[in-house]
Amino acid sequence: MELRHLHTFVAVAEERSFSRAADRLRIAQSAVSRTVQALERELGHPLFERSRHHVALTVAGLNALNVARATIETAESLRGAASCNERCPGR
Amino acid sequence: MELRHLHTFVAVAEERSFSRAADRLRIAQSAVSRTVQALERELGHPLFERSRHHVALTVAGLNALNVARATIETAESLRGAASCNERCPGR
DNA sequence: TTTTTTTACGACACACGTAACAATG
DNA sequence: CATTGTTACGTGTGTCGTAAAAAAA
Repeated sequence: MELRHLHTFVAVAEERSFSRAADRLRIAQSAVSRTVQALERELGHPLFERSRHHVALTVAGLNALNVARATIETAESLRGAASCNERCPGR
Repeated sequence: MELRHLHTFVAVAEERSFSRAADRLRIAQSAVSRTVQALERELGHPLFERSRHHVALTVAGLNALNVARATIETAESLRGAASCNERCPGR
C-alpha cells in the first residue's frame, strides 16, 4: 500500500468515475483502473461496485475512504512538522 | 512521499543506524541511504545528524518521526476498515 | 583495520500512455 | 453509436543489490 494508491482511490470515490478521476489526477484512465485493482487485490475486498452506469462505493470502500483521507492528511502534515526547526508548540 | 519512505525513515530513527535498519527491513544499506536522502530532499530539511559514530535525529527529524508513525498506523488500520463488511461499530 | 555511510553501475520491477477490446445504455 | 472501464503492449522511471569509495574511530 502506498500513498499514491490512496490518492487515486479517493479521487475515484469522490468523482464516482474512473475517467473523471483520471482527468483530475492528470493520468490515463487505464492507470487509474490498474491502481484501484491493485489496491483491491491487496486489501482482499472490492472497493467499488462497477455495475450500472456509475461507480459506487461498497461498504468496505466507504469505511476505507475515511481512513484513506485521514492517512493522506496525516502524511501531508508531516511536511509542516519537518519544517519546524524549533520544537513545535505544545510538544 | 510514499509509505515505503516513512517505514525506512522510522527504522533508521529507531535503530539509530542505517545498517541495522537495513537488516531489519531486509534490504541493502545503500537502499536505506538513498531512501532517506530522497525523503530529506523532498522535505527540504535533514532528518538525521550523521556526525560522530552514531546517527541522531535532528529536531525536524524528531517532529517528523511522530507524524510518520501516526501515518503508518493510520494506513495499517485501513486494512481492518476494508475488511469490515458491515458498518463498523461506532460509525 | 574495522565499521559505517555514500556513490557508481547494471538489472529488474513497477507505473505510465497509447491503443484495442468489452460492456453498458 | 457513444461512453466507460479493462486488458495488451512497449517504454521509461525508480529501486534494488553488488561493489567500490570515503570517512570515522
